[in-house]
Amino acid sequence: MNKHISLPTGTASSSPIYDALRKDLVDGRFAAGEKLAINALKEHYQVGLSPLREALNKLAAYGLLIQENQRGFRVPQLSREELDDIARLRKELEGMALEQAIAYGDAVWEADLLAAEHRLKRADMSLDKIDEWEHLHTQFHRTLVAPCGSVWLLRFIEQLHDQFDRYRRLGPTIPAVRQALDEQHHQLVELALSRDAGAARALMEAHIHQSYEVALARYQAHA
Amino acid sequence: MNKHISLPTGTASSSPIYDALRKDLVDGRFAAGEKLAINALKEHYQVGLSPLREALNKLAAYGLLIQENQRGFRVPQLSREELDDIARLRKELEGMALEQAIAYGDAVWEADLLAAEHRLKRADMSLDKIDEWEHLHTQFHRTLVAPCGSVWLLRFIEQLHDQFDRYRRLGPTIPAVRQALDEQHHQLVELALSRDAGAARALMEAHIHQSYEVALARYQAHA
DNA sequence: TTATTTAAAATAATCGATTTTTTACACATA
DNA sequence: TATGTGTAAAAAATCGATTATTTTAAATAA
Repeated sequence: MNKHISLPTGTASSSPIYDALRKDLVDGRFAAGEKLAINALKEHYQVGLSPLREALNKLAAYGLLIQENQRGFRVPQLSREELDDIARLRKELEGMALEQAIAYGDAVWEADLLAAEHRLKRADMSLDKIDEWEHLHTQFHRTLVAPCGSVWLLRFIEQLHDQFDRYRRLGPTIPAVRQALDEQHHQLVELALSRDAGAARALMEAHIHQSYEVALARYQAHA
Repeated sequence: MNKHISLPTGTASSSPIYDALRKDLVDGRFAAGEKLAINALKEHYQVGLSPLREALNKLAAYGLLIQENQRGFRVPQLSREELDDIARLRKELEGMALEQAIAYGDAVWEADLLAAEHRLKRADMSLDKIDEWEHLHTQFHRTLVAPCGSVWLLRFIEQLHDQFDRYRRLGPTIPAVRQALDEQHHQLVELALSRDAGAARALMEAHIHQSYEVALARYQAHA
C-alpha cells in the first residue's frame, strides 16, 4: 500500500526529512536569509547527518536553499523583484499548461477536477487545519493542468508554486480572500469543462494576479 | 581569482564531482536507463562517498538522474515524447526570454553578443576540441537571453538545454550542420542588435527546430 | 582608535565502518 | 511447471568520528 500516489514522472522520490524540510521552508518556518545550523536541524528533525545533508543538497538544487562553498546552507532572500518574476512566469506557464490541458484532458480529468474543486470548497479553514486546505489547494491547481502533456512544464510549475508560496504564506489566509479565490476556482472548472481555452487562460492569469497582490501586500508588511 | 564567472543568481555553487558528473551525463557517457554503480563511480572519479552521494542527489533534483527509493540512482530513459516536449518548451521559453532580452539589453550586452558570436564562429571544431566548441555554443545562447530580467526563466532554460543536449549529443557534430547553425547565430545577433523582437523570436524558434531535427534523427538512429 | 595578525572555537565537509535493504539463487511446495 | 519461501551475496544508506575550513575573538602594531 503506497503512502503517495506515484508522481507523473521522474521526480526524485523524496525522503521524510526532505519532505519535512521542504514544507517548513515553504511555510516560512525559517527566516529569509537565515543560515541553517546543521547540528540544530539534526536534533530538531531527529535524523542523522547523512540523510540531512542529502536533503539539503536536493533542496539547494531545487531552489529552496542556497549552498555556499564551504559555508553551509542559507535560506534565500525574498525580494519584490523576484516575486514579480515568479508571478509573471506562473501566469505564462500555467496559462500555457491550462490551454493544453483543455485540449487534451479527457472525461476522467473532468471528474477529477469536479472532485478536487468540491473537496477544496468543503474544506475547513480554521487555523489548525490550514495544512489540509493548503494541500487541497495545491492538489486542485495540479489537477487543473495535469493533462497538459508536458512533464517538464509541470515540473517547472510545481517549482514556481513552492517559490510563490514562500511569499503568499508570509501571513495567515483571510476568509474573505479565500472566498474570492474559491469563486474563481469554481469558474475555472466551468470554463475548463466547457473547453473555452481562451477564457480559461485569461481567468487563470487573473487568478494568479489576485494571489500575487495578496502575496505582495504580505511581503511589504514584512519588509 | 575566480575560475568561474559568478552566476546570475542563487545557483547552487557546484563541486568538482558535480560538474564532472553533469558533463558526463549530458555528453552521454552513461547509457540511458543505466544503473549507476556507486563504488565504481567513487573509484573512477577518485572521490569519497559523501561528496559523490551529495552530487548524485543534486543531479537527481536537477533532473539528470532518477533516484529510486533504496535502489540507488539511474540514468533517465530517452523518449521521442520527451524530446518533443523539451524542444517545444525551449521554443516557448527561449523565445520569451529573447524578446525580453531585446527589450532590456544595453550596450554592454550588444558588445558581449558580438564577442560571443565571434568566438563561436572562430572556434575550431575538430574532434578533440568539441568540448571547447560546445562550451562556446552554450555561452552564446546564454548571452543572448541573459538580460531578460527573469532569474527563474534563465534557470529553466539552462535546465532544458542540458536535457536537450542528452539527445543532440547522441552523435558527433557534422560540419555542414554546424555551418547552417552558425549562419543562424549570425542572423540572431543582427536581429537582436536591430531590436526586431518579433523576427528574432521567430528565428530563435526556427533555430531550435533545426537543432531538434538533428537531435531527433540521432535519437532514432540510436533506438 | 583603527587595521592587521594570530590563536582559539565553531562549524562544515569528508572518511571508514556498520547497519539496513534489496537482489539473486536455490530449494521446497502446490 | 509455476509459485512461493528461505538464505546468501551485493549494494545502498546511515552513523560516528576525523579532518579541514571558516568564523570569532583577542592581541599586537600602526
